[in-house]
Amino acid sequence: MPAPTPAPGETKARRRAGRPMAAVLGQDGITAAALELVIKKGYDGLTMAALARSLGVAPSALYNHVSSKDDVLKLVEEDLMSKVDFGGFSTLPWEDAVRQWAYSYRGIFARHTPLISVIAVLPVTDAPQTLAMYEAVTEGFLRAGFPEQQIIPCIVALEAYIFGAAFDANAPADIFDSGKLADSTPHFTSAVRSLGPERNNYPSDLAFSMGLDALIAGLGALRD
Amino acid sequence: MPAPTPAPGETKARRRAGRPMAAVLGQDGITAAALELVIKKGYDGLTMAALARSLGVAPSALYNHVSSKDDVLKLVEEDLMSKVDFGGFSTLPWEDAVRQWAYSYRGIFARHTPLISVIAVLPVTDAPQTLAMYEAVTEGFLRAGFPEQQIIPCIVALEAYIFGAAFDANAPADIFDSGKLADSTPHFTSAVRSLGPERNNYPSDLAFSMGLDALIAGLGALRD
DNA sequence: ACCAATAAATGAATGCCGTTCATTTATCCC
DNA sequence: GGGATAAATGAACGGCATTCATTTATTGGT
Repeated sequence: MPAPTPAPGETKARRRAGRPMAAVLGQDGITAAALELVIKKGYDGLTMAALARSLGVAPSALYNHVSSKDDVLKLVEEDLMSKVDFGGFSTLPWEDAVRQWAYSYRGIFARHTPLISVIAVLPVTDAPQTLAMYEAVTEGFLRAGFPEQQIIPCIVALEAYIFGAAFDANAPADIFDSGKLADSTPHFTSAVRSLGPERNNYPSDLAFSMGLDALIAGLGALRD
Repeated sequence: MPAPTPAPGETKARRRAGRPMAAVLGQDGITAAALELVIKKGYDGLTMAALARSLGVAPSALYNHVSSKDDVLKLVEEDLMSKVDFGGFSTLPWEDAVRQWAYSYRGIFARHTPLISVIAVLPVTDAPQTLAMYEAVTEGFLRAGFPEQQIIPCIVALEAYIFGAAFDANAPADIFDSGKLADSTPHFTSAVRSLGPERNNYPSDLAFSMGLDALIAGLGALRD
């Protein structure tokens, strides 16, 4: 990973002389195929072998366009980032723009949680879509009157919440079933039951909305 | 995974007649060895083979005590949960108790992010330590005057934030380096630079503190 | 028209992984 | 001491990401 990745966008370098065999597919094709594969079979089904097969190519051929499987995940991530809706930051009041952005962001990555561990730690350098999103969000915060130094921490806090909530959205409905230990956790068990007549309904969406409102209110107070 | 797991705590069942060979190590020993291995070599080093070797046993022997590697991860998770400090909920004002709990929780799991994808989706049934924590937190919320139905969503929201922040805490200092694309993201780049004279210092701790305060303030307003 | 250079594609091989299974080994009750 | 029980073993399996020497196709320069 600290290896000399050929800087996503080109594979090695273009020198001077003769041209190669026509590439079966470049990084765009690999990205599209990987995404399709993930949608159809999930992240367990995303193997280099399966990816190659869906492109009609031998697995080893992929390594002419991509330096590792992690590279493929980065490509998919960038593609997903371009689908996050941050348009509200140029048209809506700050609160509504944040809400719209956060819902879109969470909605997309809730179905791609295996990418979160990669994203959260991945430098944005040379990730144009991700950078475009950050630029738009930053502009929205500036326009709303946030001091410049507060903006990045605010975005980081919101993103942390969004990523965590994306995991949460995949929890099974019975995640809080205390089972045979219910007797030793009376208050918790009662609180869970109080959520509704149907037991075991997990309040992921309600919780997301509540926490997001709290964050928006709390962070919004930092404006000049 | 939906397989008939022998219900963590016993491996199969105890019948009537003769006793077995003395078990080299039970689940407690496996848990301890796994945790030690993770601390020393990281989660990449936690393989069934390495785990067995550190216990002086053949890999296949582990499967007499544990039904899969995922099972091992669950055991480690429970162990870590028991180390989360929720003591403040019986002694401190609600705000301070939440803060103490959140910092402890994040601090522990920041070094165990590979577990988060497991935890966030894992039923608490038969996870005594986890349940003990939830019970204490719930009691704290009740004592602070929260309506019963709000408590679980509040906890879920806080946990989402904590998990996301745990990922964040592992981000490299240069994660926001916009590199050669800096020109096309002027506001964002400027906001990043405004964080300090030393460029590339990632504000994970500051962001966590800010977001946590916002959440505490916003959720705290839900009390009766 | 050919040749040298270039890169893409191949197929075989590597090493690691989690997991299974028939078998052996040790322990205890009766 | 015999029979039941479960733990431990070692060999095997299939799948995985990745490497590498080799072949194939394409091109620009002469």
